[in-house]
Amino acid sequence: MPKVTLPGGEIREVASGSPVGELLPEGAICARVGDRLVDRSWPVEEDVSVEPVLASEPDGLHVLRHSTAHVMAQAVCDLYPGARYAIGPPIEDGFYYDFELPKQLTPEDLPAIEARMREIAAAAQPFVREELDRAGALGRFADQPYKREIVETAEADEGAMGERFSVYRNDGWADLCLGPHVPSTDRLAAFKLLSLAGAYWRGDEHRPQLQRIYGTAWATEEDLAAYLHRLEEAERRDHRKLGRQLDLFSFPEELGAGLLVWHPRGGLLRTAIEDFEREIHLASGYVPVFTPHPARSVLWETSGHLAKYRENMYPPMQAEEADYYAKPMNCPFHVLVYKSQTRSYRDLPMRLFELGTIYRHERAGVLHGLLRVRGGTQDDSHIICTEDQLVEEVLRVFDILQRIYLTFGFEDFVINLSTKPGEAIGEESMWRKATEALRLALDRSGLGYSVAEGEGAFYGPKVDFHARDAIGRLWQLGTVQCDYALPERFQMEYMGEDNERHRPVMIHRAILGTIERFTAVLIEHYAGAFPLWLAPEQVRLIPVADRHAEAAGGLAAMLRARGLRAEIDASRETVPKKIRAAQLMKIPYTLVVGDREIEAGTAAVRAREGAEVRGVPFDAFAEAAASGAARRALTGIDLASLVPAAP
RNA sequence: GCUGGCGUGGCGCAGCCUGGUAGCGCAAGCGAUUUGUAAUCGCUAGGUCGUGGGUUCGAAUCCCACCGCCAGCUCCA
Repeated sequence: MPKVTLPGGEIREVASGSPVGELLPEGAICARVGDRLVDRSWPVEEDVSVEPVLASEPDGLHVLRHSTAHVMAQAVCDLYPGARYAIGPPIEDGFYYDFELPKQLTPEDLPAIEARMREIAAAAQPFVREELDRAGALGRFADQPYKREIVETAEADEGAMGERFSVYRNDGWADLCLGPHVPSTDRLAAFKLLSLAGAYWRGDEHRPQLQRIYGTAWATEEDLAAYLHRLEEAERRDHRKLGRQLDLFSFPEELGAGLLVWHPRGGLLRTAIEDFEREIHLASGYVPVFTPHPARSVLWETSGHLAKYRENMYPPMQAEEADYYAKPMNCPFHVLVYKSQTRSYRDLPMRLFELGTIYRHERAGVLHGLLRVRGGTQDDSHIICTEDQLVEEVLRVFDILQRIYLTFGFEDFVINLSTKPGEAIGEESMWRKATEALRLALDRSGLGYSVAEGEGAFYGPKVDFHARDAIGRLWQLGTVQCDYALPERFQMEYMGEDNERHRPVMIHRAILGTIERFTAVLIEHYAGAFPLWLAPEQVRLIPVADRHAEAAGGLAAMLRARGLRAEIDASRETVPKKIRAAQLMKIPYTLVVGDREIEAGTAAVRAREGAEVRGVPFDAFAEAAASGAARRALTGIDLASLVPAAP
């Protein structure tokens, strides 16, 4: 009789072949045996340790969503005879299933599918696992070409299944699936279908495009409601919407897709970002360079861009019989700066910095507000150093990068080391050395990271930084790439201490990525309510009546003299209306100026978040605001502390 | 690039299905009000209905192409 070890350490003997579910609490939707998830019906045949898996824990949610995906596919097959179903995995926060259907679905079709799903759930159909051999599986899915293809292409050694294929059946509907699943459809709890999309079979754009239905599923209605609220919150933060509301930028159709103009308020925000970047780079040993936007084709031939990156480059323009390409990257230009004279080992490391504007002909479907544009400006740098200096330089990049992110209010990162991709230039030994240098620097920095195989740039491996925003989303920002290839291609050299010529190594790095993309991330992170130092308009002055306009203008001038961005709202509207306008523009501080304030030399200050504080001495406010902005503080002014205690 | 949806004054929307030459709110300008912490009242002006072609006596409305946007796929900062 097999012995089963339960979580408390209790050991139970059970009859061989009895279902593991008998040992689990009713609420467990499946079981964890060792490091494997199994159905409640899984037969115990040897000594094992078993833990229950609840719908509320990550593994359990995964199973729940997988089962919900099955039921959705079952519902679709019920409603659309002739449907062919492909794959339907759980994903973060939900699931999807891909179909080939006799009709094109529209969002109006989703409620009917959802209603059918609820009927199936209410019917409490048990999920029954069967195992078939290859021939049996092909027979079972005779009219399902996608399932047959999965069976036909499955390698004999795939998973632990060998030549066995598991099928889960509930009622008459069956799907090829490794499992596990919930024991019965009545375990499906809170779910909702969300959207439709096209998706290529097996992710290959040369294969048929299927109809994908996305849905979400949770252990409880409360969790589902919380998730839907999160979606709404994300929509509220949408930088495209806020960009219009706050009058930061626009994408005029006349410019072409992915090209934008920055409005004055966006320009002020961008200037605040760029001023900080210049300041911290110059203070950290970087030197500024400036380079043009187009260059002759020979440059791109040498760099390898025409061979490896052409599809992302704008077509060339002709002048004087030569082809000029708009630059998709800044690196070749920085190489030319380096090569403008013979370099000594004493010149290294050389850290060239540029807010460099690049043009990439991104495929039309990927453009997305500021997050993916065709013309953008990178905070780009190329560090040219000796091989010996490489690790130290990468560590210095990690340091400046963290200081910059913290200043902008990002504290939590996910880091990836991306290795050699399929399309690559340079020799294997270069790739190995470059990858090892990055790995060594990461290990020494103490930053946690994971490895993304094959995700590197065509000229070198890279470390990517993803920042977590205020509502937990991750955004890719910085990238640090280690490159032996371009120095080779451009025949870069330096004279060593030994009086011999040597080849330097190059680090490519951007910290914010592009200013456009980073601005989008900032907008979404702060929901448009920027900290004082970034706010396009930091202080708005509201005269109570016309007779106060002159005094308010004087105060605005005093604030500007301290470097603050202050505007006066002299419109002949009521105070509440002007307050509302200032709040909608998410201006950090609004000062109402009337008789009392002019008389006492104070201000009635309303912070963007929080109530008004009257009787703040104007000079104290100006001092605190100027200081907060200059320090690039992320927290607001403690207004109450500025008010003198009543005598 | 692919699949589907969408495009109406600066912004947000109605009208389109069931063709008969456009309407609402906000914003703007003007007037009255001189206002004390999220919308005072009234008046006025503003639209070749994304662009081009087609069907029709007649097109915002139906059809086609292109441009742009949106959701995904593929790609990626």
